[in-house]
Amino acid sequence: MSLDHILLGLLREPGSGYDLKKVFDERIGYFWAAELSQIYPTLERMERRRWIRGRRAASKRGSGRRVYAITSSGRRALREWLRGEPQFGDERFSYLAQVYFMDELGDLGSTLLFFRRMREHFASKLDALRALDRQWAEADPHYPDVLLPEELHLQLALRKGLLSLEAHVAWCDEAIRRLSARLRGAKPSRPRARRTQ
Amino acid sequence: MSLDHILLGLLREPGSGYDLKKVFDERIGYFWAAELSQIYPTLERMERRRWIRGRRAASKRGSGRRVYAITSSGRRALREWLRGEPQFGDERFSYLAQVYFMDELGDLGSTLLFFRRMREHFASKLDALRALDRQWAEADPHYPDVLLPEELHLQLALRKGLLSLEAHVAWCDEAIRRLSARLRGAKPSRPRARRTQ
DNA sequence: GACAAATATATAACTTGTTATATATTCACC
DNA sequence: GGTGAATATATAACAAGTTATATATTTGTC
Repeated sequence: MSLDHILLGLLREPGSGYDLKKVFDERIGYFWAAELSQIYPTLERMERRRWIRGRRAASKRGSGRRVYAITSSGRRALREWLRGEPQFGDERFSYLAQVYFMDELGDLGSTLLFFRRMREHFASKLDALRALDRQWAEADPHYPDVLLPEELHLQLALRKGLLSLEAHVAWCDEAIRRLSARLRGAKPSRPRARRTQ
Repeated sequence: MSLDHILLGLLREPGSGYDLKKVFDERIGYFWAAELSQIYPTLERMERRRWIRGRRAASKRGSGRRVYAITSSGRRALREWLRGEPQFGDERFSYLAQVYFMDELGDLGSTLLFFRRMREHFASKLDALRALDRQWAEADPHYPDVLLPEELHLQLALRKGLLSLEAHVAWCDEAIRRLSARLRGAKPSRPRARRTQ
């Protein structure tokens, strides 16, 4: 449902399906993914709705390269979406379901290993965002105090990634601490304890 | 891909499709959603794979109520999934895409309103998790210091929700502060001139 | 000019998930 | 015994997303 609108947003600067796929991977990949096989039919559908217009670009690149641009009707649709309610998809977290059921293994060592893997994953995504933040800081001496509206909105999105991933890493660290303590036997055995295995 | 395994986890206690839908809404809804129209065919598929076995329960409830339970083969599949890699779906955040493109509106007031709406949403989800936390604390005098493995894993999952939602609320608060300051005319025309709030 | 690699577009088959709807039974209540 | 709400299962039509594959062009390089 939102892919259409993301493509609209990106097509404020004209581009082909192939171009859009590259932008996705470079700039949108932090919070959205899309395959070419999904992008092409979506562009066709959007052209039928007159949200975008494509023309055969007789360029040197590609054979039947079609370059799309947003129409005024598409701009209207984009703005409606932006002014509408925040879209909270019911988020699905498989790794959290795994943690939830992991008592099945009856072995806290497995859980500890699992959290260590997760920590690595989240920390490396966090590093990527911090690098991005540094890049912007180097490119703009005023960053992040004074920002043009378009830079401000990019930065607000970036802050979400930073804060959210920091929380994820903190979650893993906390869990690793608790699980390690238990496994070291530092934690007392208590009333309703199950035998150690 | 993970729905199968979540159903396996839940079916450690037997239940019908209808029962499972209720458990989803009550206990899993914090990180996963599933419709009945998805659950029923999935259960059939899992039975064909011999991961679960269903028998017609000639109970007073429902007409052709089928109650499923996990098989030993299903338990094996569940454990493989739990011991496997953490499953990070490429997370899609529509609301973040909206923020990303919102400079299009050329109006920071709209962005401020948008963040206020988001804050309300995240804060109310956070409240729900905090209430859950309190419930557990009231039910168990040792909580959260001493936990049986199954309670521990539930609590680790809960902690993720708490930390993550706190970060989301903090993100909104930070953005609201910055946007309000700009709109109040604390014009950031000079470098490094951010005022208190 | 031959060839490999990169560029570019496209489609088929499949999986997953949503919305809407149909149908029948059981239970609580009057 | 009638009525409505809750229980229970099921399916069709659709929407969204993934994997695998086909194909043609352009570019670099030997």
